[in-house]
Amino acid sequence: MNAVSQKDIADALNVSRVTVTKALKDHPDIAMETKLKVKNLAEKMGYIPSRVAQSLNRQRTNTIGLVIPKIAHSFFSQAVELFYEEAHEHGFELIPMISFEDSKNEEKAIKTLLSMRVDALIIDLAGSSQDSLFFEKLEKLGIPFIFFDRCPKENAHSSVIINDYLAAYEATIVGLKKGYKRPMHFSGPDEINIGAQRKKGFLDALKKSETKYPESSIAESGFTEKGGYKTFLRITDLGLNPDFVLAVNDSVAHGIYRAAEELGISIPNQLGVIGFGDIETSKMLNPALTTVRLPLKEMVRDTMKIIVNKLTIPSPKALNNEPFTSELIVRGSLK
Amino acid sequence: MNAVSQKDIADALNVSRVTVTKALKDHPDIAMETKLKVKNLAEKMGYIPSRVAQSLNRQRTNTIGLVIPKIAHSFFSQAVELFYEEAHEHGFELIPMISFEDSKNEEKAIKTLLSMRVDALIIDLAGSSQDSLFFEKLEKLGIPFIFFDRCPKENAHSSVIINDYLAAYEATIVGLKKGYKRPMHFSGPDEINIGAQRKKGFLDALKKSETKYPESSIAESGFTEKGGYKTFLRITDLGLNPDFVLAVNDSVAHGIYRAAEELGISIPNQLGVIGFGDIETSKMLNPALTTVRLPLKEMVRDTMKIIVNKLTIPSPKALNNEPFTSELIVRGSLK
DNA sequence: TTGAAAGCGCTAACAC
DNA sequence: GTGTTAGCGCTTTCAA
Repeated sequence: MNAVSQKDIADALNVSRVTVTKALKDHPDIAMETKLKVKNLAEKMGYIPSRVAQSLNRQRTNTIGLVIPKIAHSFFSQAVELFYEEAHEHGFELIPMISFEDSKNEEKAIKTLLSMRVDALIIDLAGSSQDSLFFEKLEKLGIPFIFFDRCPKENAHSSVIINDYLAAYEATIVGLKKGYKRPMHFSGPDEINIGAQRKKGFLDALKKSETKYPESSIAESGFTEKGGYKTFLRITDLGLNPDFVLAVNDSVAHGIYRAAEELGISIPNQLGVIGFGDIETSKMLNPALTTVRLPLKEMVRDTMKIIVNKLTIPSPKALNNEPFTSELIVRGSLK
Repeated sequence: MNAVSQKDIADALNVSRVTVTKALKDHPDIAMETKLKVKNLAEKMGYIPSRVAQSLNRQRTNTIGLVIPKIAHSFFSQAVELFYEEAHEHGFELIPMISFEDSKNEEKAIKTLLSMRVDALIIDLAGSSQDSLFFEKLEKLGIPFIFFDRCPKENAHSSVIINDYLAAYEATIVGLKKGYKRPMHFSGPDEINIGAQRKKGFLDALKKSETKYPESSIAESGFTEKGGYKTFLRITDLGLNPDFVLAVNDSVAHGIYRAAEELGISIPNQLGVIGFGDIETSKMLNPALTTVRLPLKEMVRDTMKIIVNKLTIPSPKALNNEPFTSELIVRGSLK
């Protein structure tokens, strides 16, 4: 591509490169006339400063890496868009990577971002993530990073999440109050917070309400529509017959809808469903899905604020790391 | 962040940096023993090669820039995901930028990508794009770039698009054959291909079928749901009463659904609707939306193939630049 | 007011 | 087998 460099401008003008650098950034050293000459020629020659050279020199790329499980999914794509805007707001470029819910991809993506020397990392954990050792190592590297939405179960790092335990607990109570008697939870992997916490909230709600429940009230479904669909068929095959399912997220709930339709089970009368995430399609389901909505915008803004703080203040005092509060959006999927 | 560099390894081992570089990439020069020592220490010290230094040296970043109008939209988010996978397939990293349908953002994003020295650019044009001069300049810069999905109306650059004219023509004919008598088109901006071509296809179909139509059979709606909604209300206010609308895309069609519902107009009996794009939510509308589906995967694959060709072959012969063929998915939105 | 020198991390070419 | 030199494009420090 052979881009024009400061050297080209300097040569053409018979000045040194240093003069050019300085002129371009309005250094007080340089004479007005020189500045103008330099700037005009730069414009004319189509000079575009090289961020790679700048980065090498400044030891800083002004870039933030984001690792996210999916993009083609309304929750995540909204998050990416918000992070993109928010990063720009703070003068950073965002470099998003996709793990496709796979921890191997996740590690590779993080390594790539590190090799690109991003100034900081935001991580929304893949469903298959287990190796918290990896994040210990990351911590030691000294690069600022923060978990968003999903983090390791035992998490000592900074993170911006919701109170998944409480949200699951309350959603379950709401379901039980509707009179459903055979509750189940379709859960995510135990190793990450939303898997572990939502499950715990569900189980505690059963205890609290003294609902008898078999050990089999939990079925691990993963995070996908397909997972929800298959899991529902599987438990039906096993002779289980829940009349209420708390799904670990909306995608799983969508899968449950599909299975229920095939099996001729009617929602909400024979089966109540609650999800997490309030994705775009949830309100379009028939009946519309009851779901826990996250304050996405606020969470993104906070995440970025914490990161930028870490980057600009030498030893930032930890910002408020309280989990965010979610909201149950009640729709037609409950009787 | 103070990453460990080859120098650190060299110093610790009392060898020169060159030895380290060579050892790390299995250069035949270096003794087996040295290689092992170097590699082990590199591993132990957590060495991660700096792509920024490599890029500066090699004058190549192994990176492809993508500029896309939106991310939080199923068509675009799918495209991004596919581009991401496909780029990796070819050994490149993808750096996506969002224009938010605004040509100013678009130019800024392209400039940022150029300053990052991406090896090539893929551009899905913003709705407000007009200045084809900008792309002339880009051409002169010598950086390989290609349009995807949307390109300037008068396009002399390489591009991967569908035959929008024909698709719009045929979709309109299908609508008219259903017996609708008062067709309208909600169009995109004239300056970009899908705006101009879809409109032309629609108008030619009217001519061909000898449907009388007023000048007012075209209303420019832009590309958003809101645009479709407002435009439908506006033309209704103007006393227009179409019984068929070809929308420039599915989002606009969604807006028409919303307006129709508010106005008590029933789809498909009082109003037939066809969109473009087959986004995720289109099949969930009630009734489901008839729409033109693009062969997204194939288009992405082709785009990447062309780009990679330009990058690897000195003077690549132009690959087949035929527009792709789309497919009309007929659903309940036609009577 | 301008410029020379040095270095960011890595590598290719060319000695030794 | 190993090391020296030079340079990618830019910036900071210090000297002229």
